[in-house]
Amino acid sequence: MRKRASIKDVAREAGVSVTTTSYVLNRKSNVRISDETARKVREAANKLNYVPRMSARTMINQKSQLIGAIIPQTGSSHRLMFDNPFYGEFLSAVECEVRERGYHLLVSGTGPNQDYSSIAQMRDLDGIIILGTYPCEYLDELKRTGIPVVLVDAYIRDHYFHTVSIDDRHGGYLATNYLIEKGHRKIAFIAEKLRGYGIHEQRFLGYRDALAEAGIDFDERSVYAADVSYYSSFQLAQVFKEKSQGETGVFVAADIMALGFINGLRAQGWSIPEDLSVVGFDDVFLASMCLPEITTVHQDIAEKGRQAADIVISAVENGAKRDIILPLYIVERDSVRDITVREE
Amino acid sequence: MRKRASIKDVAREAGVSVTTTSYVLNRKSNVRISDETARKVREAANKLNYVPRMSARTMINQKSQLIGAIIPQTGSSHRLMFDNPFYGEFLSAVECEVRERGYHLLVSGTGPNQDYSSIAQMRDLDGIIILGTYPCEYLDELKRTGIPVVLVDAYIRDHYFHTVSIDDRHGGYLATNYLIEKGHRKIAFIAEKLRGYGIHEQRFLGYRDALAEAGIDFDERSVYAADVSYYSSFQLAQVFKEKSQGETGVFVAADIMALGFINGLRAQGWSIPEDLSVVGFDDVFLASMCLPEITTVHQDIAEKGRQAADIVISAVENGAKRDIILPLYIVERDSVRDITVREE
DNA sequence: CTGTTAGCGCTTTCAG
DNA sequence: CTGAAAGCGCTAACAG
Repeated sequence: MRKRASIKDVAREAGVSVTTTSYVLNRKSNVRISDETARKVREAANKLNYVPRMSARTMINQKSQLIGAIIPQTGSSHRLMFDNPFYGEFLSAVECEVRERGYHLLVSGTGPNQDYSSIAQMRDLDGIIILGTYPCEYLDELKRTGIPVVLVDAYIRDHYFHTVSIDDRHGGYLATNYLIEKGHRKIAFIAEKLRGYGIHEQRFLGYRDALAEAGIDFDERSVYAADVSYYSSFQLAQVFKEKSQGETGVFVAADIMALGFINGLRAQGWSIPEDLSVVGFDDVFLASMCLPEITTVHQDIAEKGRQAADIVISAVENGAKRDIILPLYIVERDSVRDITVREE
Repeated sequence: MRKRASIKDVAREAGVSVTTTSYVLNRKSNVRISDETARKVREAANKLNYVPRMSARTMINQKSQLIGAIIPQTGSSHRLMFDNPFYGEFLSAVECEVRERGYHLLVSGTGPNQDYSSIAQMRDLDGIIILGTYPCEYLDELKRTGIPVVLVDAYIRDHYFHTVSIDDRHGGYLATNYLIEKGHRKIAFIAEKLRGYGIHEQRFLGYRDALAEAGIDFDERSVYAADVSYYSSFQLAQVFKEKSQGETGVFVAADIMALGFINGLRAQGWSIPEDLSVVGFDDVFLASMCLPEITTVHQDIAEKGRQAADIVISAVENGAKRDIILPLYIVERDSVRDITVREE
C-alpha cells in the first residue's frame, strides 16, 4: 500500500495544474475545460486511485457533509437505548436518507451533562438530529453554534429548532377512547414517571381528555409508572395486580412497556385480553411479534427518521425552516376485549 | 453567534504565540510551560469558547479519531437491518466503547457494490468495524487502504484482518445436542439459505456434527430456509407444517427467525413446545420477551461490540493484532419439551 | 520556556 | 481555457 495520492499527484500525472484538476474533479459549471484535458485528468485520478480528503475540503468551505445524530442512552450502562426497537427503526431510516443525499452519519449517545456542542463544532457538523427531550441549557449551547438542529419528539418551542413530532396528546386520546368505545370505564395509565414535559406527559393529557369527554372521573390511583423498558414494566405487573382498582383496561404509553407489562401479568397467571385489555403506543415491530399482538397507536417511525434527515439537510442546503407533525392512528389487534357485547 | 475562534484568536487573547497555545491545549509532556502562561491560555480559550477543528488536525497527523462501522442493510429498502435487534445491541456497545476511548463513530449501511474504501479514505477513518460477511474483492479494496479492520462474524482467513467471532459450529452442535439430550431424534434445521460460507453454514455443520455423534441419519428434507427476518420465518411455518417429516424438534439458527417461526406455528394452531421443541441462537433480548421464552444458544452481543471496538482502537494506537472468539452456552428456557420423561 | 515558520490537501480569487 | 499563489486552522520542527 503506497502513499495516498493528493490532488497534486493527479495534476502532475495528467500534466496539468492543480487548479484545472480541481475544476475537472468538481465539475464546476462556471468554468469550461476542454474535453481532452478533462479526460486526461479523470484518467490520472482513476489510475492513482485518487480520493479527495474531506478534512481539507471542510477547512475551506466549512462544510463537512456530516450529520450528527444523538440517541438517548440508558442511565446505567451509558449504552444507547437500542433495547427499545424504536431507536433502531428510527436510525435506519435516518442513515438511509442521509446517505442517499450524499452525507454521512455520526452517531452518538450523550448524557445531558456532556457537551455535544463541542463535538458539533469539533467535527464541523452540518446538521444535527436530536431524538428525545433534553434540558434547555443543553439546547441553548447548540443554538449558539448556529448549526441547524432538528428536534424529534421534544416539546420545546423555540423558533431556532426544526421539529418533527406527532400529536402525542391526540394519540393518548385515541388510545384511551378506543378502550372506552370497547366498553371500558375503569382505565389505568402506565408510562414513564411524569416530569412535567415530554411525550409521556402529553400522552397522559390525552388520556385525561378522553376520560373527561366520556364523563369518567379521573382516579389518581390508576396511574402507574415504570422505566421505558421491558423489565421494569414486567415487574410493574406485580404491583399492578396488588393495587389494582378493578380496571378492565389500561393504556400503556409505549409498546416496549406494554409488552413487558403483558408478559408480567401473564407470568402472574392473568390472561390478556380476558383479564385486562391493553393498548400500547408506537407500533414498534415488536407489537406484532408477540401473542397476543398488541393493539396500539401507530406512528410511522421510519417516516419520522426520513423526515428528520430531510429537514436538516434542507436546512443546511437552503436554510428552509420546517416543523412537521406526523399522523397517528389506532391499529386494532388482539390485546383488547370488547366488553360491550358481553353476552349473546 | 459570532465567528468561531481559532487558535490564533486564543493566542492573541492570551498574549502568547500560537505554538505556546497549541502546546498548552494539547498538554504536551515534552515541553514545559510556566503555570502562569498555561493559565492565561486556558482562560483565553475558555473565554472565546475555543474548540479545535478536527479537520485541521486530521490534515496534519493523519488521524481523524473516527471509527467507521458497517451494518448490513436489508436488500429491498436499503435500510439498516435494525429490525433484527442483534444489530442494535451490537452497535450500542460499539458506540459506547468508542466514545469512552475518545473516538467518534460513523455508521453506514452499505451494499457490496458500494465502495466503502472511498468513504474510509475520504474521511481518513482510523479504523473500521465490519459486521457480517462481504465478498472478498470488497475486503481487498479495504485492505489496500492500510486502515485497520475488524471483521465481526465473518469466516475469512486473512492475516490482515482482525476478527471477533464465536464458534458458530460449536454453537450449532450445542443447540442440536441439547435437543438430542431431551430425547429428540427427528430434528429439523432452519436458517438462511446456505451459501457455502458464513455463520449459518457453520451452525449447520454443528447441527450435523451432533446428529452424527448421536448416530442419527441426516435427512435433507428436514432442512428449511427463510430470510433472517421475523416475517419470512413466520411464513415458513406454513410450509413446515405441510412438509414436516414428523420432527419433534427444530434448531433455528437465529432468534429472530425462531420467534417468527414459533408464532407462525401458533397461528396455525400448534403449541410450543408441546407440538414442537425449538432452540434458537443469539439470545437476543427478544428471546426472553416472548412466551414461551426461547431456549437458545447464548452469545454476549454487547461484549462482541465492546471487543470489536477495543480491537480496532488498539490496532490504531499500537498496531496490535488480535483475533477473539467469544464463548457460547445454552440458556434453558421454555421452548423445548423433555420427551425422555414422557410418562410418569 | 516561547516564538517564527513551513506545510498538511484542497479550493478559489486573480492573472495570463 | 489554464496556472500561480494565497490561505483555511492547526501542529511541529527549529531557532532563540
